[in-house]
Amino acid sequence: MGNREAKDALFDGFGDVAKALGNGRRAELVDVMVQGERHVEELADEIGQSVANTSFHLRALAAAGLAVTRRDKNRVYYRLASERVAELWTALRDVAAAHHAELDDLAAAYIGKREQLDEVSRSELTKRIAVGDVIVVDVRPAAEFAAGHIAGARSIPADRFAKELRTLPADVEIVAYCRGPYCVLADEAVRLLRRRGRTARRLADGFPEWRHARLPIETVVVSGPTV
Amino acid sequence: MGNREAKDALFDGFGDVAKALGNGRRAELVDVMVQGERHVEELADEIGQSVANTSFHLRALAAAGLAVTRRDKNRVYYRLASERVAELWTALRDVAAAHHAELDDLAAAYIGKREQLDEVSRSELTKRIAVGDVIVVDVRPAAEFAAGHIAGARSIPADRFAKELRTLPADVEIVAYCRGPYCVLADEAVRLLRRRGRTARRLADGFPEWRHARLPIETVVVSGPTV
DNA sequence: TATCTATTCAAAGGACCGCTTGACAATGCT
DNA sequence: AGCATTGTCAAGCGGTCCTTTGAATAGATA
Repeated sequence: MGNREAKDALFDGFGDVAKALGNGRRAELVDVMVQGERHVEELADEIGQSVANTSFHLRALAAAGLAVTRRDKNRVYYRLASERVAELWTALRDVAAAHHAELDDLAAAYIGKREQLDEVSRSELTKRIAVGDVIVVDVRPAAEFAAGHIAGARSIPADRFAKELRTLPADVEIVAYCRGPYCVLADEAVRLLRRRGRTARRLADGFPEWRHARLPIETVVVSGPTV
Repeated sequence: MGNREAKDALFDGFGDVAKALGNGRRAELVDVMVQGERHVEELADEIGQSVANTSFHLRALAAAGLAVTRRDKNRVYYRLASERVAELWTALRDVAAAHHAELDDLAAAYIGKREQLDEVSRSELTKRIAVGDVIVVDVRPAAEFAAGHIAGARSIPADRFAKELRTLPADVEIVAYCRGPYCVLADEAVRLLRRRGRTARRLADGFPEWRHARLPIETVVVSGPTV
């Protein structure tokens, strides 16, 4: 014990876990799974890769202990192994944003320009919800809304947002949110609303941060006969 | 904006930062640098690699934004870019320990068997220091002790421990600590002390955890003419 | 300036990674 | 039982990573 070889092997073990996050596609998968479990085909669609390749990457995450699976009917659902994996992902994301020089440019290229004025902080939103003069809209896919959302939020998934936008009252400010600071769904919703003359802003971060701050959330429970 | 290509590039950026930690030797380097800055030759010795290879890995860490350099005379010192990098490393280490199946075996092979009874928690040690019936010994290299140590601790680096052990009073319990839960220096010191009939335990984790918990620390300040 | 020291760079090989394709396995449905 | 759906596996390729070796560079010292 205490020898070089054993120490190298141990730290190779730590390295293996980091390596599991060391690929853009796997990073995207983790970022989606932070929202809750999803099956392989959905995840493949989410990261724009073939099912085979997505399955390959998911197995890599599972082998490193970062993800676990569950089978239901003939679908396989993957989710993060624990809340701590989500925290690891957040820590990595934040360190990368703080210290990796190129990341600002890459983020700007993906997200577009964000004005400070267009954002609502968690604390401000909490107050506004208490007052009741705001409508909170969750623009993530329905499955993610069901797995957990800001208490009182209404679900309008991004892909149907343009159609259902008119069902929102016109005289109240709307706050849209999605997966987190690197998710563009809420930005697009806000842009769309403003083009229609509505007052709208985006929550500065997303649902995982809200949950992590232990602010009020709701979950949709499916009951009755399983179809 | 919001297109596939830009999103892939952004997440590749996150992946690059994870990849920087995704190698056993670089993981070891980070683990050492958590204790404070060190120059290349020291780090090479610490991880048992050639200077050239160590320099290569350090540049990789620097390129990812995880480490920064400082030149003094003709030595180059590397240190972590910020406290948050240390937190990222801790998060990775803990997730790996919690979820990666093989890691327990690898850790046991390196560290040897640790009994619960041989460990002192931070809170217990704080109380014992207040009472004053314990001697705290820092067995890390002198440079790391100088960069920061538990307030009131005495420095006896592991490589001179066997010799200087006799200078410790015989009738007081001794608590040894080092770099963290995966550092074996304190274990070896405790084993040595017990073989000589002393009462000794190890702190359950190490100096970084102590500092992170904002418990009292001291730093050695070098003053006077620089030699 | 010449010399020494500490670090970095460049090249090269062998190993590993990531994506695609096509086949295979497991389960559900009729 | 037979077919459809979903996910996994295997082979292969092009590219990247890790280590070694030896040379080049930057700064310190004489």
